Amino acid sequence: MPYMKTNMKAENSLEPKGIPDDPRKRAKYLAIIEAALEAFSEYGYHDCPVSKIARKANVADGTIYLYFANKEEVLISVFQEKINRLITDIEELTEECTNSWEKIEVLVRYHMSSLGNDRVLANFLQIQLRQSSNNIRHGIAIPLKKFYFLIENFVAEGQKEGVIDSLINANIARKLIFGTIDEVVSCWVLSRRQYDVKELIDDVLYILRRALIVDVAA
Amino acid sequence: MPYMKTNMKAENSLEPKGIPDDPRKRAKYLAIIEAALEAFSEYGYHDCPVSKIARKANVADGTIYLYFANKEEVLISVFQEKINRLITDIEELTEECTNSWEKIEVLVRYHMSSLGNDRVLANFLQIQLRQSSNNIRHGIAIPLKKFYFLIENFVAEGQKEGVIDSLINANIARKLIFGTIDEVVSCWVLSRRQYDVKELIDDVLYILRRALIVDVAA
Amino acid sequence: MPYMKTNMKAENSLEPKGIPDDPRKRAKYLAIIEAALEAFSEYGYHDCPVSKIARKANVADGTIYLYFANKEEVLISVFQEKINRLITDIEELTEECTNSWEKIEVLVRYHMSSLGNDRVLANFLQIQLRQSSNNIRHGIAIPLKKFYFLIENFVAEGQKEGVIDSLINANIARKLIFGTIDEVVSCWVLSRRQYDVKELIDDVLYILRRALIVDVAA
Amino acid sequence: MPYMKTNMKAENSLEPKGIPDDPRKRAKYLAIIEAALEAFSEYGYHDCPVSKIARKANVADGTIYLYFANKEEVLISVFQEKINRLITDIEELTEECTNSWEKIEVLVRYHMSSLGNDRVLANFLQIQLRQSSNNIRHGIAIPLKKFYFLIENFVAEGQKEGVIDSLINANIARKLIFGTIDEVVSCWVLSRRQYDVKELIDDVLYILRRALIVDVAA
DNA sequence: TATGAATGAGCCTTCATTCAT
DNA sequence: TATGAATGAAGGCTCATTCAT
Repeated sequence: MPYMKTNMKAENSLEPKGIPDDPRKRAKYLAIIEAALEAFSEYGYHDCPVSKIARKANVADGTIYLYFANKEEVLISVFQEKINRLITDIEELTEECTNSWEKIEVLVRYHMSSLGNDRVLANFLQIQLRQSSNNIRHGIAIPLKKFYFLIENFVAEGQKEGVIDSLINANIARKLIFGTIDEVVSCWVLSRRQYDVKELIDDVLYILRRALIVDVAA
Repeated sequence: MPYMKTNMKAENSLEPKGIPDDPRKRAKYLAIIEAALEAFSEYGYHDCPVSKIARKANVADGTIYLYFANKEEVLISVFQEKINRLITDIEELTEECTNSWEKIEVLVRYHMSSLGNDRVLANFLQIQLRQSSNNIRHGIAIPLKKFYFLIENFVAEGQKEGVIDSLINANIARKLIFGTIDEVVSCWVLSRRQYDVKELIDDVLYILRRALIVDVAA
Repeated sequence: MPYMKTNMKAENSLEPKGIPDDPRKRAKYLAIIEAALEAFSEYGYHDCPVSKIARKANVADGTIYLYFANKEEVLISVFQEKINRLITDIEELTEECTNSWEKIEVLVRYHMSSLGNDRVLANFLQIQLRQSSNNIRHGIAIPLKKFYFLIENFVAEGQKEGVIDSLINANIARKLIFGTIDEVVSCWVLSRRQYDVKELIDDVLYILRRALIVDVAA
Repeated sequence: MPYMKTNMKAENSLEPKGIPDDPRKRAKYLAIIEAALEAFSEYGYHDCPVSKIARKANVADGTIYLYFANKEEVLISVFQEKINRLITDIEELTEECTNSWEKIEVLVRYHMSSLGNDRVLANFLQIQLRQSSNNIRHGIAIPLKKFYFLIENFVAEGQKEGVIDSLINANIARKLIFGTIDEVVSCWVLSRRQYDVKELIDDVLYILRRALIVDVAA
């Protein structure tokens, strides 16, 4: 009568199910992603039963497992979906920039606005995502690195262009940029005071400009 | 004192038990704190049963609850213990500084060295602590803010002294400093590559100096 | 709430799950009720782990919680199921009675026989049910009152009919009837001597008749 | 470090510790009894940690175990202490009665008044005491039977005296008397309405008189 | 493909009891 | 004799995951 199930972490999660090609499936896949985003933001990853996601996605609990190997993979997929969109958008927007500092400026503006306009997403990325096991951090690593490289490349390019101080360690610069935005947005998400992060963008850029640009006065 | 009923969340646990005065109790309290630090670092907060902490502390499971209201309070107490020590140390070290930038430098060096020398502590502060519910974040808030203010005050003082650019938003500067260190240390903790974060201190200070100091060239 | 995160008492358990409509579910619901009746009788409510009920019902421990919010609700539901059946039966049986005393007689006979024929049920109703917290007593109150009113109404009717002494306080009469049966059955259940309570029915009725009937001699 | 303790029911509880002779010990013994009475009434037997009793008695938890083998024995001892006092009082009071019905009347009046004046005691005897395991019921049996016999003897005597209907089964009569009082008092204790049970005494006696007395009219 | 009832391992927490002091 | 810190077994409950339908 029994299902002989166990709560062990699925070992077969090695094969992530990935984004379905069939458009009908893809729609449901995305519905689950969105539902999970909301649900994780609302309850927190660890306090969010899979059933909550299913309910928000209007599917049965079991359906989740047709699209994702396990709960962790759902979290990872939400992140991938969101971060990839962010990267793509930024890549697009920065194509027209004339120098690398401008690209960084666009990136900062876009990232902070995106999260500033979408508290649910911000909460997810800044807070819930961190509630992660090693597995999850591993699954997140690749797209996150893509985002890191994006920034780091802007810095390195800027240094070649002579816009950014070439004595700066580009990797540290990336951490400065990312870390600052991260901190600003996290504080905002966690704050009980209601304010608009977007109003902080200029202050952030002012200080980042000082930190990076060769001739700030210019 | 306390046992409360069945499995409901401890009701009277609202009053944290605090650090015992009796030195023998205090020793055990601290032993549990240290054990928890290790255990949380090793397994992650959510994947760390209280029994693991107890074993590491060489006490029975139930003993934990003589010193802490619940598992959350253990996490919070570990944080408080560690962050308070950090704040105290930094306050002491910065007393002798001649200007505020020096204080910031000391803070950055000390913080990065402390974590760089203690991967377990770093893992706890940078990673495990984030796996937090609202309750935990609330419990953490006060000492964390103390740390924030410490930094922010250094910046504000520096502005009065004319060492730090007074056009900078001091709060954003705090987030820049904290966010950068945070990111640098987090990346180090999570990295599989073995390297010494302390070697990054100068690069961090270089860029922070650029970001803050009025006359960087000087 | 969930294991709530930790073990906190279920929040949404405020709404009792009630008897399922789906016949397949209803069968399992009833199976659990019967298993619980047995298990509580055998071990006593407080010494009966939910797992014992599950085993007797041939379901997993967790399944219990698909049908009942918690252990208390299981106890309450067993009671409700049994007392309602008792009330329904008595209402049916007494429909044909010509006067109210007869109704009381039927009630006493039926109640004492029912329990006398079902030691497990008797043990549950007379002994285990009393091991109750305030919550449980509250959950039990409504159907119990229905049973009380049934008796009290018979008395009041009897007084109107002139069969029962109208100087009697009907409420006290109810307590006399109920209390007597209760005591007789409880003593029987707890007695190590083996005897048949049903043989005591006539003696009980003799004394109750004396207590209530206007013209006993008649 | 370890005490190698287990939660098993103490097997050595066979030797109840009994009432101490030494007056100083006796005072503490009684203090614990009174504290337990209160604590059990307040929290309910199963929800009353031994530590609550200790606190109310102004002794350490461990001290309880110098006077009682275990928590069950405390409950039993409270009962014994109280019921013995009740029996003694009633025996004394009834010595002067001229016939057995009068004795029953005294008993009913005294019992109902005692409990009616002491809600804590009533709650203990009527409610908490029932939350009992087999062990407890066993420990309670002997003094309880003494009380039963007291009543039953009054009835039997009354039958010999010709005051009480000799066709009545004296044992059933005892159950009627005890069961009725029990029910009346229990309902009162559990009722949220505030009323005085003592006002019900006459109604109870009226109906008991009807039930028992040969010539009620007289 | 989708469902959702069922599973059962696992964990936080309590508290009766012990015993070193 | 009294203390109360320490013990650790026990149990209610959750929820990720499975699979019969």
